[in-house]
Amino acid sequence: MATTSKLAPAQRAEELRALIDEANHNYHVLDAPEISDAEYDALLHELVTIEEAHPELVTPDSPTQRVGGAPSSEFPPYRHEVPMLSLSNAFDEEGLRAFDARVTRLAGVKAAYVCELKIDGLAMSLRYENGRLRSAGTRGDGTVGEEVTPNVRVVRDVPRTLRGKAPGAIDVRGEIFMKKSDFKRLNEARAAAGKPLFANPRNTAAGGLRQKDPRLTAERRLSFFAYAIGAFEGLEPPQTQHALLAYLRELGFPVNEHATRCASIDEVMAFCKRWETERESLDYEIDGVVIKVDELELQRKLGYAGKDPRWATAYKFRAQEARTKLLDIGINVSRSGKLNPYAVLEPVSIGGVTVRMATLHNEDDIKRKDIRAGDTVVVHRAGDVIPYVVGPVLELRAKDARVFQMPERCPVCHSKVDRPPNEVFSYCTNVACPAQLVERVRHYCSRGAMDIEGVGDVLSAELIEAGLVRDVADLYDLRTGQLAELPRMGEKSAQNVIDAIEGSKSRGLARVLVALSIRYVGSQNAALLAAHFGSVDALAAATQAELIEVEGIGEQIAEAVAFFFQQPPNRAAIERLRAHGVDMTAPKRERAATGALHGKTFVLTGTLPSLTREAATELIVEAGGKVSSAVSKKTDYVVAGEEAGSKLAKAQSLGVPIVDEAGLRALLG
DNA sequence: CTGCCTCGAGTTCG
DNA sequence: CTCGAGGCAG
Repeated sequence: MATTSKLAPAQRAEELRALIDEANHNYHVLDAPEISDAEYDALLHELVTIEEAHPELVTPDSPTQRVGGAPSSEFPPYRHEVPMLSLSNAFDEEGLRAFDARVTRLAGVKAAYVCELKIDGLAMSLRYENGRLRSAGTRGDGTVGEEVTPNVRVVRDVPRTLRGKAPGAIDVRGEIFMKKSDFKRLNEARAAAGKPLFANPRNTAAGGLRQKDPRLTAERRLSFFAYAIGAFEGLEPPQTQHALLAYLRELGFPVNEHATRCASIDEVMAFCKRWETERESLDYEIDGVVIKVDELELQRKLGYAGKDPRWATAYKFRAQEARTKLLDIGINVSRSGKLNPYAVLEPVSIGGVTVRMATLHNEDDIKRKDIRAGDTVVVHRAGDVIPYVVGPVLELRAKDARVFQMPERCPVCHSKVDRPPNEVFSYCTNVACPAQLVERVRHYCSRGAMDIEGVGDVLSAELIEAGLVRDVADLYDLRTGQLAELPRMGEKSAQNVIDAIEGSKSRGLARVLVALSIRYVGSQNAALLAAHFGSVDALAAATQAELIEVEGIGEQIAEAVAFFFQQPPNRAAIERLRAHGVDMTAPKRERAATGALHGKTFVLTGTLPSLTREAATELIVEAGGKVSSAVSKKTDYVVAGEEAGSKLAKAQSLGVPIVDEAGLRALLG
C-alpha cells in the first residue's frame, strides 16, 4: 500500500477518489479485487478525514456520498456494553466443514448447532430497563453505533414493554428489515405519486431508520426479528441458543420461525442448501444462514479469534445482485412493431450464470430509473428468474453517460417511429419492416400457434434474409432443396422442417388466428372468435358491430380484428393458406356442459410430476373446466407443483383451495 | 367511473 | 413471471 502522500488535500482527495473508484470497479465489475477490504477501508477513511477537514472539497460524486455509506453526525453515538458480533464467513460446504472441524478440535466434543436465517437488514441493539424500551442503537463498528431510539419506537414489531418476568436490564439484539411485500407496496405508492423508486428493501430500511422525523420512519413499515442478547442483569440467562430464542419469544419479541437446532454439520448443510433454493418463498430477503454452537457454555469455552467468535459463522449465499457496466441500450423490434429497449451489459456472473442482457421494458421505465448508457448499474437475478436492471449507481456515473432517447426512426428499416398518445410504447410504422416480419414468422411457427418444429428465430431470419419468405403463407411453398442451401441445414433437417410445415395444416381456426399476429388476439380471444364464427370467412366478413356481440370481445379488440381483415395483403395471405389446404374452420366439438369440472376455473403453477402444463390444461378443458392465468377470488382451484411461484402465495392469501397433481386427478374422477 | 378480473406480449440463460 | 391494458360488473 502506498504511504500517505504529502500532496495538497485537494489533490490527495482527487487521487483517493480515483483509487476508490478503481477498486470498486475491480471488485464489483471485474470481480477481481486488487486490494484487501482493509486497504479499501483505509482509503475511504482517509478520504472521509480530508473531507471532514475541508468540506469545500466534497464533490457530489465522491464515494463518501454513497447512500448508507456516508458517515453521519446527525445521530448521537451509541456505545454497546457488550460488543455486537461480526462473523466469519463460509461460502461453500468446504468452509462449513472446516468451521465444524475447528469447533470439534477446540471443544473436544461434537457440538450441536442452531441455524438461523440471516436476514438482510440492519443489526440493532435494544436496551430495556425494568421491562421498558429505553434506547436503541445501530450496530456501527460493533462497539459504537448511532442512537436511533425515536425511530425504533415506531417499528411495530418492537415491543415497548416486555411480557412475563422481565429482567432488570437487558440488551436485545436483532435485525430491523423491510418485508418484500411492504417494499413493493411502498414503491407502488411512490410510482403513483411520481416519486423516484427505492432500489431494494435493505437500503429502504436503512434510510428509514435514519429519518429525522420518526413519522417518516413509520411510513416505511419496518419489521424486526430478535436473535441474541447482549448485557443482561437480574435473571439467570438460558443455557442454550435455542432456549434463548424461546425466551425472547416469551418476552414478546418476534423470533424467526425457521431457526432450527441441528445435531450435526450434515444437518446444518442440509438447512443451508434448502434455504438457498427456497429463499424466494420468504416475504423478506435473506443473504445466508447464521450457524451458532447451541450450548452457551461451550460458546464461552471456544471464545474469540480477533473480533470473530470461534463458535459462530455465517454461511453466505451466492449474491443475487451485482454491479456491472451498461455498455449500451439496444432496441428490439417485436412482431407488432413495438420497439423494446434492452440493456447490453458487460458480462457479469450472478448466482452462477453469466448475464449479458436484460430488458429495459419501455422508455418511461428508463426515464423513471434514470438509466444511461455508460452507467454502472445494479443487476438483480433471483433464482431462475429473468434478470433485471435495478438502477444506476449514481455516484459512479461517468461524465459521458448518455441519456436515453427513443429513436425517431426504426433501427432496422428506418421508417418513422410513432408513440401513440397515452401509451408507453413506441412503434415502427412500417408493417413490412423485416424485423417485424421475422418475429411474425417465428411466432407463426411457435408452440402455442402453428407448432412447426425446427423453425425458430434463427431459421426465420435466414428464410427472410434469403428472400424465400415474404409472408407466412410462403412457408407452404418451401422445397427441401431451398432449405438445404441454408447454413447448418442438411437434407435430413430440411425434410424434417418440410414435414413439420405440412403437419401444421390441421391445427384448426383458433390456432391460425393466434398465429396471424392480430393485435389483442391470443389463445383465449382466438378461441372465443373461432367458436363464435366457425370459419375464417365468417370472421373476415363480420363487421365491428357483429364482433362486439361476442362475449368477451369489446370495442378495441373488435376494431383490431376488423382492421386486420380489411388489409388486402392479409386477405391475400389467407387465400393462399386456404389454397395450400390449411384448415381454417373451428372443430365444432360439443363441450360437455356435464363434465366433472363444469364451471370450475383452475390456475396452474409450478412443475407437475407427470403432466406437462399443456396436458393438464387439456384434461381440465375436456372435463368442462377452464384454465386461466392469474389467481383471483373467482379461481376455484390452484394446481401447484414443484417450485411453485407467487401464484401459490396469492392463492394462500385469498384462501383458494390448493391441490397437487393427485388432487387434480381425483377431481377429474 | 372505479376496481376487479382477465388476457396479451415480451423475456434470459443453458 | 410481470406489466400494461381491455372488458365488464357494480
